[in-house]
Amino acid sequence: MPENSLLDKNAWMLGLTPEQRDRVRRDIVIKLVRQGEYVCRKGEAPAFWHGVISGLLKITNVSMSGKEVTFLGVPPGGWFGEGSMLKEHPRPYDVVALRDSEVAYLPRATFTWLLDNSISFNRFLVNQLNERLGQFIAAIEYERLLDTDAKVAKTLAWMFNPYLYPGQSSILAISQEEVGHLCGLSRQRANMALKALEQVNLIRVSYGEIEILDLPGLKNFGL
DNA sequence: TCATTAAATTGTT
DNA sequence: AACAATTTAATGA
Repeated sequence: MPENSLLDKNAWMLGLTPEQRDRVRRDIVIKLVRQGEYVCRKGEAPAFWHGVISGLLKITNVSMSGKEVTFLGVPPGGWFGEGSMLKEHPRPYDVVALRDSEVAYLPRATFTWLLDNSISFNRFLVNQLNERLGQFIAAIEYERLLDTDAKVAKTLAWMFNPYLYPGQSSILAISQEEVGHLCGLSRQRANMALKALEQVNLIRVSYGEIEILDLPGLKNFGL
């Protein structure tokens, strides 16, 4: 992995020593995952910590009746799977590419080594876990308190969390059906919500993509 | 490069 | 949920 690649733009890389960065570049593998392909599957023994370099992934599960639930969309700059690295258990979810995506695979041994040797890496992980916990708590609150349009607004804003996903472009390539999965809505309802948000100039929707026009506005919508 | 066709996505009932 | 309309991507002249 060459120097100054997209990889080096990640916040946790900046805090490492040059030697640590070298080892990460040496050990990490970047794979092109085509749309619809799995990055990892539920039940596997997790061997890697994953990062999204480009594209978009979803963390998802399918119930026995075939209903799909998406827990989280992961845009470029996002890293996930630290829970599986810290605990010894099978991966509890599927990860699928929503678009052709470049995905980084950091081996468990390297992850553990960083954990043992880099204070700043630990700080990054603690912050990330804290951010995610806050998001999931908020998600449960919204689920109970907010109307449907507001849920969609929150979910979109959440995909642009500047701490978890820094330096992202404001255009999200995602179908309205996937927005529905992400929000726990039907495609039709997601479509209506997106139109409503477009009406008030918070987003712009076009074929297969959504542009964020007003992130603070999205966060506060319906409150 | 342009026209035709297929596939994906969106709109409507 | 099913169907129609629209947009994009792929194919071949």
